[in-house]
Amino acid sequence: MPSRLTISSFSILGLLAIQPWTAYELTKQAERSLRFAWPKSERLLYSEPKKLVEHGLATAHREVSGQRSRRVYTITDDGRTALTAWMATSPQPPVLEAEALLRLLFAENGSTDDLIAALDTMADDAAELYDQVMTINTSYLDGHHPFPQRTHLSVLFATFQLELFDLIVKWVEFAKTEISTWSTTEGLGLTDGTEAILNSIKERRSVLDPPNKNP
Amino acid sequence: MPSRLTISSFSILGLLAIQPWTAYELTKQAERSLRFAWPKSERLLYSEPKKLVEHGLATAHREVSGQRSRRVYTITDDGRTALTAWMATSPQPPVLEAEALLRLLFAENGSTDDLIAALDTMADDAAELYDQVMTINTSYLDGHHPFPQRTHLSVLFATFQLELFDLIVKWVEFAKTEISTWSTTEGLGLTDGTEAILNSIKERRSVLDPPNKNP
DNA sequence: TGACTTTACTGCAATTCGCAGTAAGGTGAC
DNA sequence: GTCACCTTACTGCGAATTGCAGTAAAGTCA
Repeated sequence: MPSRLTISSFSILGLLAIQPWTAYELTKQAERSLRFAWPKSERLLYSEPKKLVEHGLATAHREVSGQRSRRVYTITDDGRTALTAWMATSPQPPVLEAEALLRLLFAENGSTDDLIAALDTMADDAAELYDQVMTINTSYLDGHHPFPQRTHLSVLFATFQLELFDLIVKWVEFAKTEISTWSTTEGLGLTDGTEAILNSIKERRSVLDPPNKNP
Repeated sequence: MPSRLTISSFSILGLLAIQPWTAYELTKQAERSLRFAWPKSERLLYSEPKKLVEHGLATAHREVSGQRSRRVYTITDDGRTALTAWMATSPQPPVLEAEALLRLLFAENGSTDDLIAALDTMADDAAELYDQVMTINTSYLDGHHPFPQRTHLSVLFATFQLELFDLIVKWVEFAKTEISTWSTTEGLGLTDGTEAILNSIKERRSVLDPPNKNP
C-alpha cells in the first residue's frame, strides 16, 4: 500500500526517463526545468523517487565512493509504460500564484507606493527569471545542451517562459501608468482610465498592444 | 499559540476588509477574484477565518435564521492594522503551474498527438478562464459591480488575467505550428525551426509577434 | 410532497512544505 | 596543512494544505 502516484510522481519519472539520477541531482535538474512548469519543494524531490520504487516504476542502487554512498534511481520498463500512458491523459488547467496581484486586489488597504513597490518586485522577479531562462537557452546555440537530442523540446518550452515573464514586465509597466493617474488607492470606482480599459476589453483588444501611440 | 499567519490568511483578511462575510460567502467570492491570484482549496477558506479570530484580527458572530445559524466574520481594528502593515511588505515571486507544459518537457515519451492534445486542453482551459473574467468585467460597464468603489482595482486586476489567458491561447497556436514540423517527438535535437527560435530569442524578439508575415 | 440544489459547515487522512540537522568530500587562502 | 566555506547527499518532524466524505437545514420547482 504505497501512497498513490501524483502529477509530481510523473514529473520525476519524466526526468528518470532521460537518464538515471540521484535525488540530489534531481533537485538540481528541477531547478533548471521542472520548476517553470511544476514547481515543487526540494523535500518532495527526495521522497518521490522512493515512491516510484515502491510502485516498481524505478529501481534504486547504491554507488559507493569512499565513506559516502549515493542512491541512483533508474526507470524500469513498467515505469516507461506508466509514463507513456500518463502522457496520453488530459492535463489539469494552468494555475498562477502571484502575491503581487493580491496586493492589487486589496490595494485600498495600503498606499499607491506600497502597490507600486509590490508590482515592481514582481517585475524584477520576472526579469530575473527571464534572464535565467535566457542564460540556459542561448548556450544551446553553441551546442552546450546537456541532452542535445532534447533541444527541440527545451527550446519550445523556454519560449513560453520568456513570453510569460515578458508579459509580466510589460503589464507592470502598463499597470503603473494607470496607477499613476490615481490620487489614492481607495474608493475611486469607475475612473476615466478604468472606463477606457473596459471599452478596450470589450473589443478584446490588448491593453499592452499600442503603447500610448496615436493611430 | 494559534498557528501563524500565512499569505492565505491575509488574502482572507483582505476580503473581510471589504465587508463581513460567512466562510461560505468567502468561498464564493474567492471563486470570482482570489482564485486568479492566490488559488486555495475551499477547505482552507473555512479554517482561515477561525485563525484570524484566534489572532484577534477578526471577530465571529452567529446570526440565526430559523433552525440554522451562520457565523459571520468581521475584521477588527487590529486586523486592519495588520493588513496595512502586510501591504507594505515585499511579495513572493509569481509561480505558474501548468501540467500541459510538463507534457511538452517530456514529450518524447508520447506521440505528437498526445502533445497536441495536452496543449489544446491548456488552450481550451485558458479560453474558458478568459470568458469567465470577461463575463464578470464587462458587466461593470453597465454599473453591475457589487462594490462599485472597487471597480478601478477589479478592472486593472482583470487586465492581467486577460493578457495571460490570451498569451496561453496564442502561444499554443505557435507551439502547434512548430510541432507540426516534427516527424516524431523524440531525438530531433536542433531542428531548423528550433534554430530559428533560438535566433529570435537571442535578439529578445517575441516568437508570437509576427504571425508568419513577411516584413 | 418529493426531488434536487444551495447554504453552511466539520472531521480526518493524506499530501506537501519549510526548516533544521547531519555528515562526508572538495576547494582555496594564508 | 589546516581552517573556513561550499557542495553533495540526504533524513526527521511539525505545520500547512488538500481532497473527500459526511451532515443537515432551507429554498425551489414541478
